[in-house]
Amino acid sequence: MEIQIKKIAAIIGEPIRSLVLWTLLDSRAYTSLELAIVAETSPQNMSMHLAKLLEANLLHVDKQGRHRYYRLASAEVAFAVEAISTLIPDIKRKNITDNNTDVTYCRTCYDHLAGKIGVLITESLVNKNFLQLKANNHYDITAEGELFFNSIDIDIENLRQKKRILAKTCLDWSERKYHLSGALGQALLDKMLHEDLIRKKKNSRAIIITHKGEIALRERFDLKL
Amino acid sequence: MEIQIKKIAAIIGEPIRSLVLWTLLDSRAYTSLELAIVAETSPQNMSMHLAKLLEANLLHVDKQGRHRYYRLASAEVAFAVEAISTLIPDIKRKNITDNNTDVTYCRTCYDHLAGKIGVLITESLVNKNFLQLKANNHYDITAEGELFFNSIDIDIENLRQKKRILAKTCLDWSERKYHLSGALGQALLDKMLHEDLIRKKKNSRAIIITHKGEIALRERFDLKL
DNA sequence: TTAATAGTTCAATCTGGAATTAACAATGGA
DNA sequence: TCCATTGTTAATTCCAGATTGAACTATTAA
Repeated sequence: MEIQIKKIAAIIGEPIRSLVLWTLLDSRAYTSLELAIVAETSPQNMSMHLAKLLEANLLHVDKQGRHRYYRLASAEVAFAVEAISTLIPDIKRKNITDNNTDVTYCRTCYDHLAGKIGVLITESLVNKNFLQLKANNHYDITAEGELFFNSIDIDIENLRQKKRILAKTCLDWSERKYHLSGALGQALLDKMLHEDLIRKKKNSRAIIITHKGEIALRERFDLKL
Repeated sequence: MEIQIKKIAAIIGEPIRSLVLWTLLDSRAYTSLELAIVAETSPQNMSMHLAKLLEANLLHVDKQGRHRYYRLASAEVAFAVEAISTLIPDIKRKNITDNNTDVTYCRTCYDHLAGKIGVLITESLVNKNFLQLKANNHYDITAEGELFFNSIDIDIENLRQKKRILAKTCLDWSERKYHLSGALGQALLDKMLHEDLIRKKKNSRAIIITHKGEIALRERFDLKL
């Protein structure tokens, strides 16, 4: 066990590799070259680092033609990176002072919505009895819920076909409450991005809520911001 | 921000330092020499590593005579180390197979009880209306609760005098539910150790429930194991 | 078929930071 | 007082692991 923790820590601890993990935290998949540019190093070097991250099962890679898209291997990895980021000096103070644009307010976690907004939306879905929290930290989608999601063009039946868990809780490090993850969490984020209710900020996991988004959040989830 | 994450990751990532953090996770304070022995390195070298951990605000040190007692600086640090430990290969499988003795079942988190037992006790306290979950993830101690804690020799009024937050939630990485932390969480752990209801395993955060403990858990918290 | 792009692999080098050596400060007991 | 113990600091050495350079494969487009 001690040897294991040393190994994993050493893998995460290398500056370039930690930056890669940090970069991938926005749920996007990046190519090797893109990551090399972000980390300001050579493609060969990045390739070596990515190989180590893959070997430690921290990353997952999709081959598509001559491209290879790297992304985090699991929510646990995202969780660990988030936890490490809370140790950055001054981050707490920052989070308190500049609200509404920072990552504690509205951000992505892995591939779904997190932060205050993510938690509020999830709570709203539960309050409206669209979701029910079950054992094992899974959510059941109620009959009403299925109607609701279909009404905003998220096909639950289609999501059920996927291998991935449909809806489960994910702990939020800033709010310390649950937010929605799983296939439904991802679908909801995709939908909101696609409808331009929210926009991803470049090189950050922070998310901006558009004016259109404010209205939709009020109408659909009773959230007034 | 990117530079910051690299720095913190590099501090945590060094094998000896990660082992120190891992060791301190059992909430005990260790001296420099003890840590050097655990990590199988020289006192000078350990001293250098401890200085770096201190400088990064990951550790806290108490001077007592010629001894210096090192412990984790905050629950955030414990949380990050726990999160990293979930990335160790096979840990999930292990946790499932050898139950009742491993750290997911019963362990300490920083300075209070965690794992399945920690969560169950907390839920029991809430169900019996001894604790009430409030906003900001704090617990209120009810009048009945105060009587209960006093009856098992935990002086709530005394705990109130302390600067520390009395009772708040702490997220459990294995159970993914809340358990009790804060001054009350610490007092409860101390009390249970002192009464020999539970015992700390050496070099581990795992905790053993004694026979006496089983009986007390059933009587006080309606927990049958 | 050729050229360009994306990405990896392997050997050779280089270097930051850990480990070592030595000296020193502070506490407490005899 | 002396000396053993705990612990730090400062200077030097050393090495694991990152970086670099060159050669290679695979895919796409012209």
